[in-house]
Amino acid sequence: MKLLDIGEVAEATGLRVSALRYYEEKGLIEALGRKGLRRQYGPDVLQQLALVALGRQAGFSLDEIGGMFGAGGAPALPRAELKTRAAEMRDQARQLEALAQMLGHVADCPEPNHLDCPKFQKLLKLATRAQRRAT
Amino acid sequence: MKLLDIGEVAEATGLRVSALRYYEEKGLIEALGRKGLRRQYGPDVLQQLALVALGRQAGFSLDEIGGMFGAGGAPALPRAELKTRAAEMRDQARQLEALAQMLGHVADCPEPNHLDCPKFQKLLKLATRAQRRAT
DNA sequence: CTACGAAATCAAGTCAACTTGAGGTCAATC
DNA sequence: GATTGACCTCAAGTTGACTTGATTTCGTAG
Repeated sequence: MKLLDIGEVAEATGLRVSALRYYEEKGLIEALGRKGLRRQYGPDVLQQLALVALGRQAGFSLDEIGGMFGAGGAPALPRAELKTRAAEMRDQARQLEALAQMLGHVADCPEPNHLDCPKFQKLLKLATRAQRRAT
Repeated sequence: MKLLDIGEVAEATGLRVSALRYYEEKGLIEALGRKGLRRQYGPDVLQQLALVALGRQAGFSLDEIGGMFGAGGAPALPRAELKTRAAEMRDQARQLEALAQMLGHVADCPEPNHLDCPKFQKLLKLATRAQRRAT
């Protein structure tokens, strides 16, 4: 199994080495060991980091991501909690989709103030309804 | 037209008054005027703030939101840029959906380390593919 | 074996998005 | 007309997620 230097991991993921050390400090990833002082990472770390990136994109804090799937790989939250989270995320995805629609409309609509456009109003109302559901 | 004190706006939106003043400083909202020293907001501000909340939930910074639809109501970005943003947001929504699925799976899957589960692997691969498309 | 570059640690700095605190102002109520 | 409570400003503090800089330690190529 090929081990990776922190620099190689950085190269592969696009993250800075400082960020990787920070993630390790936070318990999101783990080095298999050291060669001298140097951290040696297993190849799995790349998947782990892909997961972290995904979580970040989805708007979660590092702590939250750690809770969902820690460095060990075992979820640190009870199943019920995970399900709730998953449902919330689906809602958030729908809201995002709605916002995308609104933005697309703003791009096309000639109305100077979008709040004056009935179509935009309708989209906003829909989206905020979803929002209440999510809260 | 009924005007609102900052406290009433806070009450209606769930935001703290300090946050509202901060938003105003950032140009996301605007008071119609003052009564003495007190800001007086028009009812439209509630919609404006709903929009901001939506944007925040979608992971945008306040500056970005201001760029999409500023306090005046006019988008501060060129149309093409807005379209690009909208497309990115749709991608992000899809990723979020994917992450939700993964999380849901983690909740059900007995595998202690989810990276060892083939189904999870597959979902992860799909999601990171989407991610590359988005970058 | 020496030199170089990549890594290491640790403290301190940065940025966004607010919050908190101190000290002052004003409108409405009693 | 005095008090109260909501509001004001301005400076400074906080949190999360990193980055930067100074200084030190290795592993490998020449």
